[in-house]
Amino acid sequence: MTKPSPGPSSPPIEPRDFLRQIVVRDLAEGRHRHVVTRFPPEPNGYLHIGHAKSIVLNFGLARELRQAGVEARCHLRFDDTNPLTEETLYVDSIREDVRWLGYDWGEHLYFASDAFEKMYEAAEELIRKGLAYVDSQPEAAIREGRGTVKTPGTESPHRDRSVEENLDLFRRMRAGEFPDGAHVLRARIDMASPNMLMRDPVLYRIRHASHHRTGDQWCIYPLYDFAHCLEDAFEEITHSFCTLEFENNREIYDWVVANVTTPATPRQYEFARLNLEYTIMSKRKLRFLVERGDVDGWDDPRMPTIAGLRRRGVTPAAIRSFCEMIGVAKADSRVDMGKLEFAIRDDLNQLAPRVLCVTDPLKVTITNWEADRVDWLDAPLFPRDVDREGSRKVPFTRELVLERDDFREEPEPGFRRLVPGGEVRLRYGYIIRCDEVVRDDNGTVTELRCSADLESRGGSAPDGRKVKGTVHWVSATEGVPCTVRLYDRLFSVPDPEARGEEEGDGDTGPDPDDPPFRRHLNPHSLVERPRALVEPSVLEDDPDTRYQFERVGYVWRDPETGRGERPVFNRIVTLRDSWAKRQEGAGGGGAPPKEKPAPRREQSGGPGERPPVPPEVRARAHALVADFGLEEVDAEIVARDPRVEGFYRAAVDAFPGEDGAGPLANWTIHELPPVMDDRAPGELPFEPAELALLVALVEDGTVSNSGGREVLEVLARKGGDPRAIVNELDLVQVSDDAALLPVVQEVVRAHPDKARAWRGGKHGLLGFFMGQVMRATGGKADPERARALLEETLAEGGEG
RNA sequence: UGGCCCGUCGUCUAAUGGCAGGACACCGGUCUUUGGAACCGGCGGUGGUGGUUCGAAUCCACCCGGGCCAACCA
Repeated sequence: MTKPSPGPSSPPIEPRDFLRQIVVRDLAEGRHRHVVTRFPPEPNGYLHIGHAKSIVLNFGLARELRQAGVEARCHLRFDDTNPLTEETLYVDSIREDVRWLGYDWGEHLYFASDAFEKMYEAAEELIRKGLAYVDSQPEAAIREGRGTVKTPGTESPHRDRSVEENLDLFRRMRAGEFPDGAHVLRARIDMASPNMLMRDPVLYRIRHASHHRTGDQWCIYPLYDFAHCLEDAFEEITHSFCTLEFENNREIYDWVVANVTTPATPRQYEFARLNLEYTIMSKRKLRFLVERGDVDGWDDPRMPTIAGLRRRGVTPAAIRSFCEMIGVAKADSRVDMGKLEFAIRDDLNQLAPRVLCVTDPLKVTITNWEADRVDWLDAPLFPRDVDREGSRKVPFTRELVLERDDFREEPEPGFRRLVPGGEVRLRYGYIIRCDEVVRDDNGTVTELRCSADLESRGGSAPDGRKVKGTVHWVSATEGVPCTVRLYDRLFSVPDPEARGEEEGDGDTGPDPDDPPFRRHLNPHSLVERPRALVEPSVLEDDPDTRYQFERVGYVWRDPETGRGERPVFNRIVTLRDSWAKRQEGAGGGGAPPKEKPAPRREQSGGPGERPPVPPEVRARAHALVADFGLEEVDAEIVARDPRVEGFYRAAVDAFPGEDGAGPLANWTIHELPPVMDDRAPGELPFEPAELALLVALVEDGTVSNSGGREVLEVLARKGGDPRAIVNELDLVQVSDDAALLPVVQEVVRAHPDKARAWRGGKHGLLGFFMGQVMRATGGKADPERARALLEETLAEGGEG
């Protein structure tokens, strides 16, 4: 299959999120010719669906790029720098999960621990550069010295040890001469940094512990902020994607990469981690549920782990499609469980054969059917709208079972299943009528005695009468006994980790063995139906087959306990059920109610109290107000930086016209910053006089505002004479109606449907027309005139 | 009296100074031997106040709301 070759300007992949946009831009600008991403789990627990988001992003992006002909790959790297928490067990499960999700790292499997020697060398390099030192304070002193978020830290007494002493100490740390905690290696950065992570972060600690891969080879281990960026750099990762909570770590990431000799300088970008309603996404808390026994292991089908989802029967395709559906962005969010369910159903609908299973049986005797007669009915495996072939035989006998819930003695309005004296169709079978209800001593219904319309074999009545309801059924004598496990959400509230009023941060309470989120565990998350009956045809199938039990949901046989003599089915997901929803709305208590979104608070708006402005800024601002009549807010912005203020004052002095103070203030505040690129005004390739001249050209109408902005961009890039740039770029504004009108008329004529819509009240379209006019005139049209003419022309069109 | 980040339909997410669009959910309809699926239609949003601009979800200022940061965890 060859795909149409994209034009020279079209991106290789759809830039459908901000990370893909960054990659596309880097490729387009030649910053990278190939792309390398990575998925870097710590092997201290099982992967969950939040990790799946990251996997689909990193591996999926690399795959997309390759398919577009761009060299790209994604590494699987185990971030195993903490020997105390990590185990080989977890690395195996992680490899399995990533493979199962459909991704392949080829030869690019890495372990941070394989790079320990290189990291050690990097540490010595920092020491030699005077950028790292051995600190011998106890842990508590180091913590205290770091200060708080509001107060600066204090420098360690060991901060100024000589390079030789540091090297010696560090080498002896490695050699095992010291006990745990005796020394650490720290970066020498800035104890007063507003970013806590830059206050001389610890790079290495002593841990006399056996590592799952390196054994006892090392007794010092690097910490995340030192190790992770180096791993990325050693592997020559180009784009390092991580979650939002690492935003503050980016500064130290860049610092390490900048100060250590590395083969590459990867960049870190952060995106929002996945939160899902009615579950938790923290490895630590999930482990707690496992250890506590609230669930049946990491792969309990209620767990949001990949292993749990897999055991439940969810397909990798469904998870991938879900991840693509939710996108990638920087806003914290919590995804509706309905979205995952949709992805699962959407996938299973196409591949799951339909069969019949009664989970909560109610005995039905067909009184006009002979006791030993078996009618093998033909039943298709897929509905008409699924494009797949196949059928099987289902046995119809005198004794059947129906779902207890499909019978009502006192039906609510709208109920269209079986009622006393009423008819219902047995799917692919016969139409039956309920003649008699049999009860036990407690009054519980134990049996229905029904008569079948023998002419309705297959389900349609020969007289053409309408039977509203169709229910599933199984032969009581030929059906196969089995268990069906009905799974529901693990927690009964959308955000189990949310802070409660009296309970701190949601995971520490008065009793550490019983954290608050446990209170929200849904007691009905697993309902077992041990007396279910399924049609015999399933015994013939591959045990991996995923079915739809009609009207019950999608299921498959539990891979751990359900593949033996007696089948055990896990319900993967229910069917969409508009009837249940209606009942719920009508007041029938069912699923836990959704939390109402909190009403948005009325906000006070207005300029309000301004934050304290440093007195010297205030003084300069006042002077600007006095000298030029600026608005106070504007004056304060200009006065914030004395260099900007100086630039501004000089420009006002140089302004060729009457009064440039106001316009120049606007340009200084609104147009200058975007083109400054972190440069100070003095570092710009143009002088205040050039800005003044430019603004004068805008003020006298020679160029439009947007034309002026274009000129400013050139000025900021390479300087020059504004007037010459205007001529060079051919930006002289066209204000002459006689010249503009034909263009305007042509644009309106070219879009009659849009013109009609505009007259119909869709006035947002004026922006569209303006854009067209601007394009047609190369951006030279006087926008004010163009707009006026456009409005006239559009309005006239309505009369003619 | 800290720093960084983020606010778009109920939810998730596009629009990168020019038509506020998609998906899920929801509501209607068509069809139906699954109260399923599919198809058609509908509802519904730029946190607030000012400012810049011909034009602001987008740029600027302030306010409001949310998240992250003080492990020798990652």
